[in-house]
Amino acid sequence: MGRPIRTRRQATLASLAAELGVSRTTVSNAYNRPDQLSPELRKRVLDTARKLGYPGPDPVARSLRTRKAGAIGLLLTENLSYAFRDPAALGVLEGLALACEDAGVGLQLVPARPGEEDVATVHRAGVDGFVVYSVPDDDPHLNAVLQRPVPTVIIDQPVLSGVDRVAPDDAAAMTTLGYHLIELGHREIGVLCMRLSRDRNDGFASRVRQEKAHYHVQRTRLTTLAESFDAVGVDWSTVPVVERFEHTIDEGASAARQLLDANPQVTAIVCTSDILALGALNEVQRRGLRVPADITITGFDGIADAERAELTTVYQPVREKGRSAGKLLLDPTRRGQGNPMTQQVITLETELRIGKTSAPPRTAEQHWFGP
Amino acid sequence: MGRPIRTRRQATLASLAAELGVSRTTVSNAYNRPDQLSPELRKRVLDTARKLGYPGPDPVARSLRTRKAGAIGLLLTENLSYAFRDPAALGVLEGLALACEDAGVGLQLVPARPGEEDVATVHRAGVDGFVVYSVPDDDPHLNAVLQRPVPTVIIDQPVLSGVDRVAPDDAAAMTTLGYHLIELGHREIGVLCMRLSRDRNDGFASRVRQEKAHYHVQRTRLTTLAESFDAVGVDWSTVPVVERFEHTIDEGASAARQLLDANPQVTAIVCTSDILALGALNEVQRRGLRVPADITITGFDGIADAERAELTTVYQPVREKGRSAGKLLLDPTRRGQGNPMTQQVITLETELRIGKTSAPPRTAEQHWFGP
DNA sequence: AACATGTTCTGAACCGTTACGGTTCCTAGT
DNA sequence: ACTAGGAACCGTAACGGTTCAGAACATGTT
Repeated sequence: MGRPIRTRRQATLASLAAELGVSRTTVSNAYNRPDQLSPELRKRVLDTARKLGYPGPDPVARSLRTRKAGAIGLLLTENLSYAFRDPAALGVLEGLALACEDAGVGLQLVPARPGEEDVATVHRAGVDGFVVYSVPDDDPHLNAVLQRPVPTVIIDQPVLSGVDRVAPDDAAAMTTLGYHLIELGHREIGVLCMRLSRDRNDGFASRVRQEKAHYHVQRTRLTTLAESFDAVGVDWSTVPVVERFEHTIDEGASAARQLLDANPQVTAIVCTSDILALGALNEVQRRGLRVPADITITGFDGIADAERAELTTVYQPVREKGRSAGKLLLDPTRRGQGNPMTQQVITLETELRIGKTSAPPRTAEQHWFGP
Repeated sequence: MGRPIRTRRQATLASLAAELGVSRTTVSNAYNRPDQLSPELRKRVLDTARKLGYPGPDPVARSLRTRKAGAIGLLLTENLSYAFRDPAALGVLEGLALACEDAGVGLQLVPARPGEEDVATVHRAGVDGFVVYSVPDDDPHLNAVLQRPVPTVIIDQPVLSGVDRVAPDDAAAMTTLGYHLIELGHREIGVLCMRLSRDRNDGFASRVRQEKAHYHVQRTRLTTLAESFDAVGVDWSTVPVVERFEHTIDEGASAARQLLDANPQVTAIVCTSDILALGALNEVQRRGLRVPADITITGFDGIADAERAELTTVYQPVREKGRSAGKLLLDPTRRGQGNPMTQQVITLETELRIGKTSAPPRTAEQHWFGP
């Protein structure tokens, strides 16, 4: 298993051809089209290659010529710790990796730190396409990706015309969830949401901030929820929305604390993610409140931990999001697309999962809308 | 945010230079060495580039010329579902991604299915180096990686002379764990281990199979444990070792069932991973046995779920494994290494964590070795 | 014997860029 | 007036392959 001795100068396809006294074409064919030369010659080529320590055609040179890198890039404007710790992100990653595996294509994680304005890493990535996951619509890395002459698929956000996209119908899902709460009788609610923009704001988010959010998913969930409650006479301006920059259970707990300290009257806390909801659950229990008897808590995503906690939440098929995005990007019948004429948007089904964390408010008479 | 209209033929650096009436070098400099040309000219170049829809230097062509791909590859001969579900593997991945992020280098997941004999994906990956994680010593993909003229770092296994490696001292760790059990008084033990070779064997593993295992880590853990127990007079040939191909909690449970059905006398089950141990815990509880009163169970890895279960286990710093490997591979002072003279092996510390799943056997008198 | 049909191998163009080693021009110093 | 030195720019030669249109030769057909 010893690796070949590194020679002073690496052998190339050309030097191998010279050594053998054949053309470069023939050597190339020996590797790529065995049927184009006699088995004897092919064996001789391969044997000599081994002798000379020629490792086979250089992948980069090949990529240049064939205009195929054999890999796609994933742009994820987040610290990696997020990508690998958040179950929803992980699901997307897994699905995407699966699609790549099926296609025999590499998946390159492109480094792009949140604060980083240097987009050179995007320009330098030798990939045949990009999947962009959950970035704000004003991110410079996103712009750099769109500049590249390769197909791109966006997962979740942002929504851009002319760019393929895979996403659940957040609006419909949130409407369903909102009406679940409305039917239960909740009128005094509070909301915990994830980061709305690249600038940090750990605290209450004004209605203007909500509507100007650069994270499309958060914006949609909030505005949709607002519409549902507006429709039953709740003035959304009075609904407290607490924002957190970091997306962790502890931050969810602290957000819940901030919310309840200022608004002890709320009968339900709607969270735009399960992680935040799990944190809220912790904080609420710490305060000695019972769920759902004293307070209702809902999440979003349908991660495994949420199921374990029997959280009322909206399930979305995260693995399928990644997989669909990968398949769409790698679909051989669609290569080289990217203009508005052929834009494709895949909408995934979500499902309201009513767990044991939602119930009518303590003192409310029920409001029924059904037949 | 609209993307540029795709022209019939992509503009290149050369065509841009021609349009501007400057040399290609100048255009290249405009992008890569702004100090090499006047700001006015540079602006003119960049403006014209925008006008022509030139997306900047092609990454692949650049890589060919500079002999830098700007990415490293990760070879992981496993189904991706494993990589993303096993917390230990995930930790490694996270640490590695972190190191890449720090270096501004991409991380490419190279598709390499377990059964797949086609190693073309390895040959086609345009990367500056490889990290190999946990592959058997006879894997064809590994061989393909070693053929490539780029530096390689192996995490955990296999152990190859001349190839850099990052790994915990499995032998020392297992010895410590073994003596912990011996001191508690256990003499009738059973073992659950992960896959020993690429051929599937869900069941008991003979001593020969253990010693011939192609997965070095498993082999080391088993043989080390064997030595410890041999030293106190336990004939290892009588110790049942149950192997599982898939590494899941459920498989751990089924392995434990198989072990206990055939060997109800064992007082301790040593598992070579926490996942297996958690499965064993489930099975043992299903049988109505109490842990640790009736039976002792130990794991290996120190994953979060193990801590939650208060499992007696060996903690190893998985994130650090990935990080160290990345740093070692990307260390600019060591580029282009790979011969035996400079081989580097980084050994990481492990720690025996005694939880609440290990205790003296029911009927045993204690055997103390300490002072 | 003439011709079609394969098989096997070759020559040259091309992929898009950057490294290298200049040349040219301008300014400041003497 | 002459020159040293730096700034700005350029021409050429790689980088290491793949591809396509044939050439050369052997084989089968009529």
